[in-house]
Amino acid sequence: MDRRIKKNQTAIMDALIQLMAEKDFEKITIHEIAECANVNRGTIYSHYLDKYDLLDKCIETQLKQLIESCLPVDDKGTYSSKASLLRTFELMEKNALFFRTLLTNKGVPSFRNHLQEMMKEGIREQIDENNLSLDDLRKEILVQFLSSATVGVIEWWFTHTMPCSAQEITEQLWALLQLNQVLPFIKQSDLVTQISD
Amino acid sequence: MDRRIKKNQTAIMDALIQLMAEKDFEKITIHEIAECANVNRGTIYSHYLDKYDLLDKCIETQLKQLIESCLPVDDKGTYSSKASLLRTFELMEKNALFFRTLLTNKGVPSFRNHLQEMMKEGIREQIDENNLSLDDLRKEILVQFLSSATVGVIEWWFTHTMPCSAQEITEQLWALLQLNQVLPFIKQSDLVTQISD
DNA sequence: TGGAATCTGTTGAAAAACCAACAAAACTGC
DNA sequence: GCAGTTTTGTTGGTTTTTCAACAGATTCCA
Repeated sequence: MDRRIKKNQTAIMDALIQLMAEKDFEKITIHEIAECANVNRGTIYSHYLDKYDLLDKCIETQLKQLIESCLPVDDKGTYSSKASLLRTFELMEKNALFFRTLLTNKGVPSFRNHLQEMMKEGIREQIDENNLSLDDLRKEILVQFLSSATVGVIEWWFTHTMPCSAQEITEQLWALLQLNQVLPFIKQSDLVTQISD
Repeated sequence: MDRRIKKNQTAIMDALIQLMAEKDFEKITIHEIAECANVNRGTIYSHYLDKYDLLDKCIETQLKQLIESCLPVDDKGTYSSKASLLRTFELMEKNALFFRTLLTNKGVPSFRNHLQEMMKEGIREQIDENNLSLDDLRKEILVQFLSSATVGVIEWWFTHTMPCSAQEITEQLWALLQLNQVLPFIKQSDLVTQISD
């Protein structure tokens, strides 16, 4: 892509994120964004229809980055999903301003859905890789269960201004996810004895 | 000036300064500067003839900024030269990377002369404001004396990685400069008695 | 020494960004 | 409710930047 476009788009998006951290989205004007990004006002209109379109594209871009940094394989060329979960948290930590703003700002409720949808996709892949079979209904319930739980933990992490490191939260969450992907395959009768150990 | 020009010029100059802090000026290529500034190589040639021209313009720009931030009057509209000296040191502190690089990098000997020339100008103004009369020869000797001393102190400040704050160095240097602008007007005979006090 | 690779400086055409100006809409404060 | 200000979204003409390609110079290293 043309260098100018990339530079200006990131400048504009960064400006929006910065301003959203300072004030309510509705109070932000295109003029402000342009000044903050050090870009002509017209340039914004050449890329986005309006404020709302910009916000959409901004969310999309951030989540796409998140996914990309999530999926890449580790050194050996093997997918290591725990590592990818850690990378996810690390990227969120790095762009904390953006994620916290969108997760807490009541003006952007759609963001939570975007995020959960992305998590669902990842979890589905996880299940397919780890397990052999699971009927569709059970699988979707599990996906819903785990994605809700995961997004909830992420929300908690941000709203409590990240009370623990990305490393720690990954360990904890990973353990919970693993547990819940193994448990459904153990017979209920066995489960009782296992837990009572 | 066109927004694009300003943005690219500062990006290019900042890139040069950053690279000079990392490696020798001669080892730096235009290609590197362009990549570091995130700018097309041709853009550099549209503003500067070559590396050396860029370095010149870079020095010039920095010193111009220095002068501008030096000269402005204080709140009341009166020139306060001690305050302007302090502002000078503060700006140098802020752009420490640049000044230290150019003062210590043996590849840029002209920078010291640039700096001293600038100081001379300031000192001449100081003398004209403070004192009534002084024949040309004596005045130029005094200017040379004080500017050399000042640049020497600045050099010392940077090469010793700023062992004291801008505030402190200003106080010390100011006291010395004042002393040397007053002394020449005291008769030698009086001087002895004054010092012996 | 000779060949490969890199760096330099320049070109022209295409794309993008700039700016100033505009009318219409929305918001302000009296 | 209404005048004054600000914001919005669009336009056209101009300037700058980008990109790709070029030949010549320089550096590297085998």
